[in-house]
Amino acid sequence: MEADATEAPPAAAAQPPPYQPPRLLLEGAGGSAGAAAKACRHHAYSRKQKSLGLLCSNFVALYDRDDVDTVGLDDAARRLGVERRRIYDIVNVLESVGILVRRAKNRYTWIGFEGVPTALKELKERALREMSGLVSPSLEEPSAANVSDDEDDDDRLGDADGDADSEKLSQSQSMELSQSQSMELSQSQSMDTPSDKPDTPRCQLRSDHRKEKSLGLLTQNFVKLFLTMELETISLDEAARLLLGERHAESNMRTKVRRLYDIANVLSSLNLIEKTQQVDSRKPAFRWLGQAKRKDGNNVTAALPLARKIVPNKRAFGTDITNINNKRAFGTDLTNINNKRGKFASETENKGTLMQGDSSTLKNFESQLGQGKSSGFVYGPFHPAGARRQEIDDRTPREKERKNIQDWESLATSFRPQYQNQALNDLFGHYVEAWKSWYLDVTRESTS
DNA sequence: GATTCCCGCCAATTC
DNA sequence: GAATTGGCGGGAATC
Repeated sequence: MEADATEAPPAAAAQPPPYQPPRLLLEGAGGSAGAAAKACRHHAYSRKQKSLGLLCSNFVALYDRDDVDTVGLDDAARRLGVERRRIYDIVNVLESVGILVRRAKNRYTWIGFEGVPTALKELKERALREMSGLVSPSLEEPSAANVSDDEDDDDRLGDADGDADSEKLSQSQSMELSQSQSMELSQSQSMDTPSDKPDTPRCQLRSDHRKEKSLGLLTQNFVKLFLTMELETISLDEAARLLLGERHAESNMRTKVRRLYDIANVLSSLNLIEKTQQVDSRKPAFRWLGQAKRKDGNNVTAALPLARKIVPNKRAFGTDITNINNKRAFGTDLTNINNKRGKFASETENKGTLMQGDSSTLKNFESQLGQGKSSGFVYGPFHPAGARRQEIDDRTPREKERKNIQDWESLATSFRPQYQNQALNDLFGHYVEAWKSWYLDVTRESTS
């Protein structure tokens, strides 16, 4: 059932499930928030009351109920008292982590938090395949825009309410969307570069270009950084740099960071990440939590720098400009980073630690992604696509295993993608190495 | 002064 | 042609 569109809060109608206006979060601006928001504009205006994160919490509070299947954008905007534009920001992010699926113009299917693990798992697997070059982006399916192909199924939507199969359908559609979107990371590592597929029609190119910059895709790529690189924390500057590639204008960078702020606020209100501070500088960063859930009560995450240690000699990426030799650095062009205030280099040194080799962290990831339990087989951290098939044949003779390893190596060599982004190129090398050792471990285990 | 991020313009896309 | 979608960056609130 579609969440009722009646004017929200105050004892509106006695019918549908009593919507508790943003219990929580809007002090003072509750009720018909639209008017309130305007009224507040000059007066006791607090941007915290209008933050995307808060809005997202309210959005979730509003729709995360058993009896909600579809979400109308207008309805959401009205009930939350914000402009439609803001709702787009929210749903784009929610959709890319599997909480929503777009069904038609103005209409989304609410999947809820149970959609998140699947979405993350898909994202991770997808990302690993992309990194390996084993999947050719060009083979990738249509485009996000095609979700609306379903639109003539609107009627079916009605039937689908409460129907488990269609629920699954939406989820799988969501996954397809995620996949096609995320493919574009490798397709155009520099997300500001329009695709240059020669045969692509012009309008398609424009469309691709637009999609490459979409908030949804950016969200997925941001999440992929955590999922595939085992980053524990990352600052938004660093993320932007990794996602943009090294050739970027300062203005692109600023824009990207602005978007990342938007995304981070939403993800943080979903508890997927939390804001924290890098230990030695006060620079804010985000830590991956990976357990999406509704945030209760206050949405302010204490930026507690947990007992995280930044272990020297662990691989750090990207940001270290002056001390790059000592680490396996991503983003080798960092020497050119030209922060307008010239402070960047020192402030970001040693940040964004890769928790490489930390098996407990890896296991965490796997269990969070639901990979550890289901088959009884615990994937290694860099589970290559197609490896599952090999696992099934796991009772192979040692020689065959050795051959397989060589195959992987040669495959990796021959398929090494030509990333424009040096950072990703380096990252790829990291994966290849990790695969080798992972595969060795797996084959060793299976024969012992 | 630097960082964060809301806001709304306006172009692209879809209907 | 209208409506929807969403990229983008100005600039104000906050740190």
